[in-house]
Amino acid sequence: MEGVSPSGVSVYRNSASFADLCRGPHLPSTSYVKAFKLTRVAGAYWRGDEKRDQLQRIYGTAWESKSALADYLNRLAEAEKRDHRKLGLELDLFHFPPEIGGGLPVFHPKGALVRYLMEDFSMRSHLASGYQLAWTPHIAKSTLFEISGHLQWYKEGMYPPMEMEGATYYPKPMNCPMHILIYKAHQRSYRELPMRLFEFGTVYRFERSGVLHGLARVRGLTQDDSHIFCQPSQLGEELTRLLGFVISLLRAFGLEDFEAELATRPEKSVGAEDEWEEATAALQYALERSGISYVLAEGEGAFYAPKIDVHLKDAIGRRWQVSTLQVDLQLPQLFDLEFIDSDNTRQRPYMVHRALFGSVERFFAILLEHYAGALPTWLSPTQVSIVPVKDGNEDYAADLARRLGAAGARVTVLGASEPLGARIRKLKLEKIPFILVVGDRDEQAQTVGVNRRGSLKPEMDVSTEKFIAELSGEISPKPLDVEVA
RNA sequence: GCCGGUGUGGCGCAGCUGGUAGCGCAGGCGAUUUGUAAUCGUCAGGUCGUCGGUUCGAGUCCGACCACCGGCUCCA
Repeated sequence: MEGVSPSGVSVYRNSASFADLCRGPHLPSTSYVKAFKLTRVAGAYWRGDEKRDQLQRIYGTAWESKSALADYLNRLAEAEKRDHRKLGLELDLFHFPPEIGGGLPVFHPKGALVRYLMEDFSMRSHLASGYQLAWTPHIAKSTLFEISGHLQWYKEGMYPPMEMEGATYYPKPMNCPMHILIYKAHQRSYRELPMRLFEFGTVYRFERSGVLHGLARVRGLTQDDSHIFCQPSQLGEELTRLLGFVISLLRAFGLEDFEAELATRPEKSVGAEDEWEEATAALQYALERSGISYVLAEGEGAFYAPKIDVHLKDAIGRRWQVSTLQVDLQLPQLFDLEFIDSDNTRQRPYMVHRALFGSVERFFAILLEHYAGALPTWLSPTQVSIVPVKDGNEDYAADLARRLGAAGARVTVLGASEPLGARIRKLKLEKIPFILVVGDRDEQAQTVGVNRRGSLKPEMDVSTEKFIAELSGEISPKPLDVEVA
């Protein structure tokens, strides 16, 4: 009786001729199920092992009352409305051309702008917080991934090789080996450490066809990737500071509810036991000092490093894994990294891999679902749309657009080719944060009618000056500036 | 990758047991000049995912491939 809880198994019988064992528990009688609905059918591997046969599994949901069932189905419908794949199409942000291939998105002007805004904020925050930029190519010779161990440990996750002039090239699945080469380009002094290299690095990973899922699971993704090289004595401090940076960045995007996971050594892994313990202890130290709630995930670490994964809860309570922090003691050895210490001896640096968005694409998807497409003003492709009541008000609208543009806002004007109600509707469906209606009355009094996204009633006769002043606080955030330790 | 399903103009869909494609929205043009969630008219747009097969004839049937959807497994 392996694989069962100590409290035992249950036996059930649903006809005279059929009995089976089950982990249970069971309802004493189906009369306890007042409302149910079958939802889907799918294959499932016997005992969760893909080497075994598949069984047909029928999924259903059961509730104590009809209204509880209806609530549940409503929540499902709500989640479907937030589906980033649907919103991406509706808001004209991105799509996946079959001609390019599965899991390889293209971003349309509006989506590319949102991406740019995310990356720009991140980039400025990193520059203000002690990071230096790096830039590296998308492919490398097999030599690099032989040294790094990727071809030994991670080959099944890599795109297949390309041959050229007698050499074999691979698209990179990670940026770390290339950042390491930048570190190695010079002899490094302890005075340079911690050295933090940052790059929006696009990597390619072979994902099996059945697992692709919109922007959340793709084959080409951009990591907000950094590799930090530090002295062993700096590790605890650096990780603590880093966790603070992670949380501040996620907060800047309006996300609040976090939980961390400390993932320890997996079975398939490299390195000495005491090194793993030391790295794991440093991560735990940082977690304790940051006061973030965390759980232990035994054996869930990467093959080369233990890690902290940060999860967040979105607006409707779903958990997403985003940031990851990994202490790596292997790659510094494999690449024979060193720095000259204060006593003029050669020492091995420690290395930290970290990504805060995780992948820009996936984080984009999370934001879309969290906000149901209504991105914060600073991330909205169009922040303000001005609607003149009739043609005669268009000059006033254009002038207002110029003034708002000068104040740094992204503004459009929608002229009077259609009735006002139709234009308002169109813009509301686009989830524009501010829709300004201007008519004769506004022209005379130098005012605007403000429709704030999410409020049902417009604010009429708002002074233009006042609106501009209010808006300028929302259109662009200040980059983070986490003090360098 | 595996199991099941889907694939018709930009989007959402219709197209009965095979007889050479329709609707709504979006789009173009024209009229309308509108004070807060759909003004009217008109026009254009599809080798029905791709390739192959069956048939006198395929959007409708069969096969392979591609992509997507729901799960499973995977996510270093």
